[in-house]
Formats: sequence, structure tokens, C-alpha cells
Amino acid sequence: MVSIKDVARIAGVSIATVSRFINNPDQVKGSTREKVQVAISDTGYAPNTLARNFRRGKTGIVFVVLPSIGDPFFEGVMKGIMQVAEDMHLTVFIRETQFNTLTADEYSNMIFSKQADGIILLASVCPFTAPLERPEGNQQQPIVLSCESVSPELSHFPSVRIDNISAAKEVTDYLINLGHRDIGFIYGSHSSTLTLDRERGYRRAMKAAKLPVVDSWVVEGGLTLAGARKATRKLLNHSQRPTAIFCANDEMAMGTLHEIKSAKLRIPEDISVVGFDDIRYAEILDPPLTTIAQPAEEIGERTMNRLYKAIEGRDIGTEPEIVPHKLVVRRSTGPVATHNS
Amino acid sequence: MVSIKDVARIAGVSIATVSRFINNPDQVKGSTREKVQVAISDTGYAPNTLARNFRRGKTGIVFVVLPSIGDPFFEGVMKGIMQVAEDMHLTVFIRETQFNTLTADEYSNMIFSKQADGIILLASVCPFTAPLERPEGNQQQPIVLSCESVSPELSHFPSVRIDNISAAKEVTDYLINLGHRDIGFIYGSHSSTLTLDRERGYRRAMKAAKLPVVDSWVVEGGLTLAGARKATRKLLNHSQRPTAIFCANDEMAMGTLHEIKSAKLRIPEDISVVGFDDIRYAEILDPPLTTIAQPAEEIGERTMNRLYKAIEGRDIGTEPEIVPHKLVVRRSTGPVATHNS
DNA sequence: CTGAAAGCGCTTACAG
DNA sequence: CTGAAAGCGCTTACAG
Repeated sequence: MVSIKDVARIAGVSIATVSRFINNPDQVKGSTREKVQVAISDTGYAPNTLARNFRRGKTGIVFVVLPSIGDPFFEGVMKGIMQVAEDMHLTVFIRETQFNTLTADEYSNMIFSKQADGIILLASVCPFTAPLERPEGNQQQPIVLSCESVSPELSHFPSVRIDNISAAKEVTDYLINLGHRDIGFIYGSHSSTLTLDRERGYRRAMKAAKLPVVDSWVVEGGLTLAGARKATRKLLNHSQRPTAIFCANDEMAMGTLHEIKSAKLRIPEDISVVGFDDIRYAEILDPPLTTIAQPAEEIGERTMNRLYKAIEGRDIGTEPEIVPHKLVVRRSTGPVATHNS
Repeated sequence: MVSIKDVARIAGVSIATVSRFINNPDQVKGSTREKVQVAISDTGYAPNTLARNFRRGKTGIVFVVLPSIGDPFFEGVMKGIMQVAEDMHLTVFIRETQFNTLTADEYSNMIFSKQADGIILLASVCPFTAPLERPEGNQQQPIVLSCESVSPELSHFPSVRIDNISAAKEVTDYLINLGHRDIGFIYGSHSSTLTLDRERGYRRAMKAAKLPVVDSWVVEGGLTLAGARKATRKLLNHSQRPTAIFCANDEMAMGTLHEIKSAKLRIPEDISVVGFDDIRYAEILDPPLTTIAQPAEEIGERTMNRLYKAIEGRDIGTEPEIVPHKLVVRRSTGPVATHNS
């Protein structure tokens, strides 16, 4: 491996000059510049990033920690993150947890060991087992939470997200206004605040309308297609079958639509379905899905901007930054059928 | 920031001992171990990964370069990669290119600068502008291509993939056997070998059956939902409308199904549709999609295994490693309608 | 504009 | 089992 020394020797200059040539060519005289350039080309020299980062104490890298790249919702958020990161000359790397929690080692590596200049947590479940507390004397990397509603153990971190409770209440109210009284809810997982908040919104709307929530109407779907399909079958076989189903995300709603159609029921005539997120598939589903649109790209942009400020050493506080959501009505919802019984 | 020196001073030992305690506790006497442990806990010390990697010349990191996390097909491949990586005690980071090519700087950083121990290229388009050639005297990181059919400029790299040409020929043959003669093809992009290979397979099948390929039946879909929708509308308005459409991936097929249904045509009675990949949505589409199943997880596992060997310094050659695909017939395809005209 | 030199925080042969 | 010391490849004040 050719190092800065080799280049210096061949060019007949000091390593300091080679370093300057690479980082601040203006500081190097034209004729010297040429000699160095030739030596670099001849050797195929590339600076050792490991050494450079170590020396500088900066990496120019931001980590995005997320459970799985499979969730289409993340696509938009990443787009926003990447756009801003590029402007800031930061490189983004995604660390997929595959829904596992990271080991204590990885955690400490990530948070304390300067592998990156900052971290974005794009997760619906806290991916760390170790406590996110700052040991005395050790400074941790700036962290910004994206999308995640702030759970108690994460509440001392800044976040950017929509108001999940209000959004869930809004979409439930919408169903109630269509005349639905029997509304099922497929949640993700009770270890996810995000999902809990959406359930909270659903329960608030039901309560405000003085509608009962039957316990077995609230079913776990694990935020996955397969989980939602199973959950939907449970609801369809329920003695008191709901006339509407609220899925805590669109991915699950896709499974729900499929199961309802497989059972030869009509959407929305027999059952209305709503999702959450407005992923790119929502509008091409059959029928197109009524859902809550999250401004994914904007969330990504704001998250990255906020993290950048923190990396620069500015105080960004710990307040959640709330961005507006929007109810998007499509054809998967309709008035409740009139009972002739 | 507390460093190894601080810990050594507080524990009353040398930094060498602290280092040993962290990396090989067995080499340290019990009583010493305790002193060091206390000092570490008290200070909240975490080793500086930047320094460690630099010193060791190894990072324990593998980069996966892919165009966008939005493609559901990558989910399975990543799962396979992650499983093997975990066994090998390697950490995987994903670098999303957002369909851009990386700058020469990033390229050289990534390939030559030891930021990672190895690289997986999970891309349908070569993400580098710079030539992937090895400058004399500079050793580049091991690279393995995953899924990508090997294009000329990448042919000196090992790869793991299915035989895209055969698979595409197989699914086209299947349509032909159903009686279809007018078969449209929606390709991704002509800068992608993967897509070109699928087109090649389609053309071979047509030729073998002595069926003409009308130029305007072959339309670009950009591998995206939106692109495929536009492409499909073109095909539907074609004076000689195809009776079957072959989409170069499932994501595009999702858009195609939607547009056909929007035009009030029936699938498969009026038009048959096939995709490619067998992503998790394929079986819940309406109708469920006939497609080529790629063993995504297996591809990921094999890719990571092969890369690991290379990282260990073993010779892995440059032969492509071909894994078997499978035609999965579902309800989006059927016999061509009998013409009564 | 350029060079000599210190030093970033670790790991590891070497000596004891 | 432990310590003193070299050195990984850079960057950057400092001096000239």
C-alpha cells in the first residue's frame, strides 16, 4: 500500500506538502503542485481515510439506524436526509438492525467511539439494550430521532415527527363520521411508542364518540404484511365483525385489503380500510387506500438539518419538532352499510 | 473525552495493560483486571474506534452499495447478507446512491481507503464514474457483485446472481405456450445490464418462436412504479395492443396491473402480466402476480460468504456464481383470448 | 511557500 | 503477567 511518505519521496518534497496539496492545493506553489500530482498519479496513491479520520477526530459520516430497509416509508425519509447531507458534505450510512436490538458493544461503538459524527434513529423500536445515558466524562455523538414518538427512555433526545396521536384520532373520527361504530385496530407492536400513539389516538376518538372498543378488535400485526394478514383473518372471523379496520401502517393495510378480498367481501361496501403513512403503493392499491400522509421527505430534511446543527456544536434542544400530516381520502373507505335487520 | 491514558493512570497500570484488558482479558491477572474494570466504569471509557481501526488496519465493516432502499427486492438479499455477516463478526453499512453515480472522490475513498474491509455492489447500474481499475501499487478492497449481471466494465469482479437471460426466456416461453403472440416488454433502463439481460431473454424466446417483436412494444419503465405506469399507458394505447406484458421487475408490474385495471381491462382475460423477482407483495396483488422468483436470501448469503473469503485473503476467482431461479405461476397470466374476428 | 516535528489513541512485538 | 517504546498515516501549529 502506497502511503504519503512514498509520494513525498518520489516527488522530492515533505509529507506536509503532500498533505497540503491534497487538502489545500492553494497553499502549494504551482511547480511543486505539478511534481506532487505526477507522483500521486504514478503511484495511484489514495489517502488512508482511517488515518485521516483518526487524526482529524471527524469522519464526515452520519449513521442512520433503522430496523429494516423493507419498509417503503423509509424511502422518502432517506431521500430527504440524503439531500441535505449532500449539501453538508456528509456521507450517510445506513445500519440495519433487522429488528434486533444492538449489542452493548455496538451501541457503545456507535454512540461513543466516533465512528460517525452523528446518528439518526429512524426506528419504531429503540434499537439499543444499553441505557442511553451519558457516562460522566464521556461525550456522546449528537443523536436525532426521526419519526419515532418519543418514549420515556428516549425523551432526552431531540426528535422530528408528526403528531401520531392527533393523526390517528383524525382518521378514526373520519370513519366515525361515515357512520362506523364497530372499528377494529391492527397495531404494530406494544414495544413501539409510535404504534402505541396511533392506538391512543384511535381510542381517544372512540371514547369521544362514546363508542365501545371491544378488546378483541385490537389485534397485533407486527407492522408486517404477514402479521396483518393473520390479524385481519381474526377480525373477519370475529362474532361481531367490525365494519371498518384501521391499520397502523400502509404495509399492514396491504395485507388487510388482500385478506378481505380473499374472503369475498367488498371494500368499502362491506368493510372500510384505512392505513397510515401514504407509501407510494397506497394510490395504486385496489381499491386505492385512504390513509394519513406523512411528509416523509420533509421529515428527513428537517432531521438532517437539525443533526447538522448539533454536529456543528450548536444547541438544538430536546424539543420534538412536529410537522403537519394530512388525511388522504381514497376509495377504500365509504359510509357504513345500512342494516335491514 | 477520556482516553486509554486516563484509564491507565487511574487504574495505576500501563496503557498496554488497559489495551490487553479490553482485547484479551485472559492475559491480565485477576487483581489487575479488577482495578482496570473499576477505572473503566468510573470514567465511562469507550475505546476510540477510529484509533483502533487505524492501528489495526482493519475495520470489521462491510459496505453494501445500492441505488435505493425503496426496492423491496433488496430486503431479502440484505437479510442473507446480514445473517452471514453476523456470524463473521462483521458490521454491515448500506450506502445508498439514490441512483446517482458516486463521485471519483467517494469512489476512491470507498475502494482504496480502507474505510471498510470489503464491498458488496448490489446495484443494477454501476455506481461509479471512475474506472474500476487497480492503479499499480495500490491494493483495492475485495468487491463482490450481487444480483447484477456482469457488464463489461465489471467483468473482472466476482459475482453472485441468477441467470437473468434464461429466466427471462423461460417466463416468455411460458407466455408463448399460453398462446400469446403479441407480448410487450417493459424494461428498466438501458444502462443496466440486469435489465438488458432480461430483455435479451425475452427477445430470444420471441425469436425462437418466430414471433415478431414490434419496436414500440419495448418500452422503458425505469424500474419504478411511476415509470411503469406511463409505459403501460403507452402499450394500452398502442394500435396493436399486446395481449401480454412482461415487466422487468415486480415493482413495475405493480404499476402495470393498476393501469390495466384503471383502463377497465381484465387480467388475465384481456391482458396477462408477468413480473420478475417475486417480492413479498407479488402474492397479495390483485390478481396475484406470475413472476420469476429469485432466491434473494440465498444470494445474499452466498455473496457475503464469498466476500468473507476474499477479506481473509483467499482467492475467490472472478467466476460468476449462478443460483437457480424459479417460475412462479399465479393468476395474473392466462391463455390468450380467442379472437372471434 | 515549505519542512521538521509533535502527536492523535491505540496495538503489539520485545524485554524482563 | 506487565511495562516501555515504536509506530500505524496522517494533519497542523511553528519556524524559517
